[in-house]
Amino acid sequence: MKSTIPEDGVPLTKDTGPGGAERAENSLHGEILSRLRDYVVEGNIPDGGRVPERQLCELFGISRTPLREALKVLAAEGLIELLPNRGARVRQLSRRDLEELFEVMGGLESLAGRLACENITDEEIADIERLHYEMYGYYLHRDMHNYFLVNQRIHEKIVAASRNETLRATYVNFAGRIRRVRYSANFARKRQRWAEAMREHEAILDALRRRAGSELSDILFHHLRNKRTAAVEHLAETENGTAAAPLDGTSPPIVNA
Amino acid sequence: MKSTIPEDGVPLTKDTGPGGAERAENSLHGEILSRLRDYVVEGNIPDGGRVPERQLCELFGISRTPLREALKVLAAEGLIELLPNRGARVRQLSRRDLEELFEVMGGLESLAGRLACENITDEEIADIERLHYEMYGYYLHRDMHNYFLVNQRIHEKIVAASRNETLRATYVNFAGRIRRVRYSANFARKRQRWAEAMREHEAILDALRRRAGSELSDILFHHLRNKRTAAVEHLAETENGTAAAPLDGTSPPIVNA
DNA sequence: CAGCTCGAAAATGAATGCAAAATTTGATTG
DNA sequence: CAATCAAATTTTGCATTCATTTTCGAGCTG
Repeated sequence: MKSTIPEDGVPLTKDTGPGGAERAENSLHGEILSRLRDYVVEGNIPDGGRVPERQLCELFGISRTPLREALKVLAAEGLIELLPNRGARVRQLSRRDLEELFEVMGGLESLAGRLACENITDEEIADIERLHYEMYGYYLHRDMHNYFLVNQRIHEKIVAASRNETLRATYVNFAGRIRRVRYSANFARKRQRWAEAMREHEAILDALRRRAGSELSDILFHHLRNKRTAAVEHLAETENGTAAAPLDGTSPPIVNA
Repeated sequence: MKSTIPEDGVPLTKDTGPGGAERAENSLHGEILSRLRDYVVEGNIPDGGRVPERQLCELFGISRTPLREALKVLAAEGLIELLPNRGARVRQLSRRDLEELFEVMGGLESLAGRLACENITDEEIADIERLHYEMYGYYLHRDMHNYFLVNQRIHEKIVAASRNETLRATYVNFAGRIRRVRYSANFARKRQRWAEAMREHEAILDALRRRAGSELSDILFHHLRNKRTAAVEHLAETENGTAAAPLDGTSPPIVNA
């Protein structure tokens, strides 16, 4: 009578999970999804540009079906937009979108910091300390590129120390959406803001050492809020000059104005 | 020379946004996605059960293509799992999954509370106050069902007051994942925990009135953490008794053990 | 010559078809 | 009679096909 037991399958796709950033490199669909996501995140298509179905099919050597499945998923992730009967476009992040994304990132990092204080090991703190001083070196040498990379790694380490895969996957998803903007915003960072960011990182490390969860939570929230301000200001400047992106979500990109 | 402007489309699918819970009731795909999501969230398929492609196609009166697209999206949202060559299953939430989800919900609500303090109007606070006292009435009458509903609405109001659509959409997504568990956990609430929850809600309202962002953030985090504990305890009890859900993600559901 | 309409070409959205994998069923054997 | 194995059936994954819709351009008109 074992027919009463309907299913007995053990989940084989133990992907990175629910947040949306799964690495299912098996099953062609997952492969295509990852590749297409990278393709978009890395900026191969301009902001607001069409996502050329046919060309991508040829590029990946597949038919339209799996590609379209991936498109739906990327749309759900917020990376692209689907216009009914008019195809997919790379999502234009309005100023407000950016503000919202940085706020959510702030909330996630804030949470990660709080949880990390409950779970982080001394070794992990030592790890982050090393990265911190490495980053400080890049700060002194005005090496923006490496500063950016180490900065990212520090934040990722804190997220990892939260011991929450769901949180981590969600964080990765949101980080992907603002990646380009965040990078260029960092590049455009004013001296003053850069120094301020370094001080904030000192405070982060300090609170982490003391496992001061609530405090670290606050610091990280304000740290991201400051990043938000810097990024949005940067965006406003560049678009005033070169008209790269629209201010709101409604107006189309102005090419020559 | 307007041919130099490549695209002029205004996004028509102004869905609720990037978090994953879009309401694109237009464009058949969105329709199917919403319907299928509701179908799963409302528990029409048992935990860990197969998602019958063919039957659902008949139910919705469509072919497999749009259904499969919706399945990929739901998998990305974390509602179902896709097993290579073995179809889709309703995602089994392990104890750890639940803990993680409640923690992330706590982070999101914590953030929402902080932002709400910056943006909420007096009218909205008055609104929430009314709901609060309504809920208190249900508490006194031991009316768990209505208590639950009003409770949800209060939390949604706070999220709405954060003025962050991205956050709201993400919140809705996560709320959908734990909906069933959350509900039953509330039902099983011990008297003591229920009283504690009421006190926490008093504190929430108080901090909101004073627009004390950091404080409200802390309260909401701990409020959700307590919910988490209650829910997980409840899960442990029910599964010990009736073996409804597995403790971890690896073991299959035991129907008769 | 600007603006409009109409029609062809292309792209999108969904259905169907087909090969491979998995599940079920039935027969066989120790 | 239980366990095993192999053929048949179902299911899955992807490619292909078909019906609409959109887009682009030529021709017409005022």
